[in-house]
Amino acid sequence: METRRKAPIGRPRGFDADEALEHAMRVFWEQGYEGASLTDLTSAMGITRTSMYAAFGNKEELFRKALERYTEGPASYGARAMREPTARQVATAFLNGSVRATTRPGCPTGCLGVQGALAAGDPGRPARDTLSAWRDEHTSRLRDRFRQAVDEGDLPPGTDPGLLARYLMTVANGIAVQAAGGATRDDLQGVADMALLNWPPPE
Amino acid sequence: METRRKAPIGRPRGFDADEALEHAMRVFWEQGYEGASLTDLTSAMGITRTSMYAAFGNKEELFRKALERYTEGPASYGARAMREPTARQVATAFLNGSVRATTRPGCPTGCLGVQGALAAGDPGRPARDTLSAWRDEHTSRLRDRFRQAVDEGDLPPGTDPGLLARYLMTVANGIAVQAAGGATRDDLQGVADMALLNWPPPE
DNA sequence: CTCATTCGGTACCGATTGGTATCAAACTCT
DNA sequence: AGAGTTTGATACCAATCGGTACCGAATGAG
Repeated sequence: METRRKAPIGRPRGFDADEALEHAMRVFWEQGYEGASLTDLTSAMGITRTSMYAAFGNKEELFRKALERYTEGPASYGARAMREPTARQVATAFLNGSVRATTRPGCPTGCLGVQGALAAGDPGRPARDTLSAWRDEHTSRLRDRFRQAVDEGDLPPGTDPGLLARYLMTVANGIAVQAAGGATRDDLQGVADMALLNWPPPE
Repeated sequence: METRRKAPIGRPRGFDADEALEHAMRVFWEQGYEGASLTDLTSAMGITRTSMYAAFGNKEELFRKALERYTEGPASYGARAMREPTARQVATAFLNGSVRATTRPGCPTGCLGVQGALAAGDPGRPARDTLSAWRDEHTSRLRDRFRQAVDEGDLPPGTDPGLLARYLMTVANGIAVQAAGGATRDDLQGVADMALLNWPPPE
């Protein structure tokens, strides 16, 4: 059972695709989809246009792959928060994570999932819709998690899981906007703390 | 003292500048600064490039003037909220206003002050900074209003007016992002209501 | 009327946009 | 070694970007 292919045929690529994608992600994060030109992207990635098209398809696919990497990297706090034992801890971890991720030193401020493409002209429409779906998906996961918490008695019966999820996502989105505008981590942590003061008590 | 100039010398302009600015505002609102091309703008304004440059300077100045118009039009709820008699009413009017303004039928969803330019490349940097300053200015006004409320005993002593202001602005920004993603007015009203549950009681 | 002044339509500018054709270099397979 | 396959550098594409020169059209001043 020797199915391993150590070297695919043809000339091997002369760059690390993961590393290149990381750089592309940061450019999109900082400048947005429309604000990031292919010249910006490829020069940050350290490769030529040709290599980028061969490896990633086109600008739109590169953006989607950068978003995936973002989800598993800087935004991984989302998935992590979902595994907290109680609804309150989920909510706290989610907001605290969003504060930290949007104000991480050495990274662009704000959230790629928000400022990557919030409003756009025709060419940026697909990217905008991709991000909108991305936010909705994470909202749904929060809602499912809170629904489970209601079922488990961790939240009072009659609690609306969808409302809690949307509330948290709204605050996180606001935090992202604030961070993009230069708000500090301490400022935003105060906001996150305040946003959780009204969290429903456990059953 | 007859200083009125009914007709300035030269050929009179053949369009209504206010009306043209209104259309430009909506294009920026919907597509963002970088996503709105001069062709998009001038064709929506119903004038030629030449007329636009003569009347408004350039794209950047047009954007600033569109933002002014936005402030006095769709975003006028902000100034109105500030004149409510109590801090709680100010906060309620502010969030309710933001919900209505970001989901107004017949207008683009979301907020020009957020999605107009949240992240941008080099050419959009000035617009982005303009919007950031715009948000900061409104946050400061809220803070001043709450400081006054503390002085008047309308808020408990020791309350941090800056935190309350930033909290409200954060929620409003989040509402704008949600609206841009297609959230309905009812959804967002629920979020706004929930965000005010933890509002400090009057002294 | 003539002159000065302003407006606005056409036609254009250089620069940049996202995307490709071409072809030599670098590799695996037989 | 020779054939087949993939990468990547150069050089290019049409389209669009924001912005402007030019000049006739339309007005008030004299």
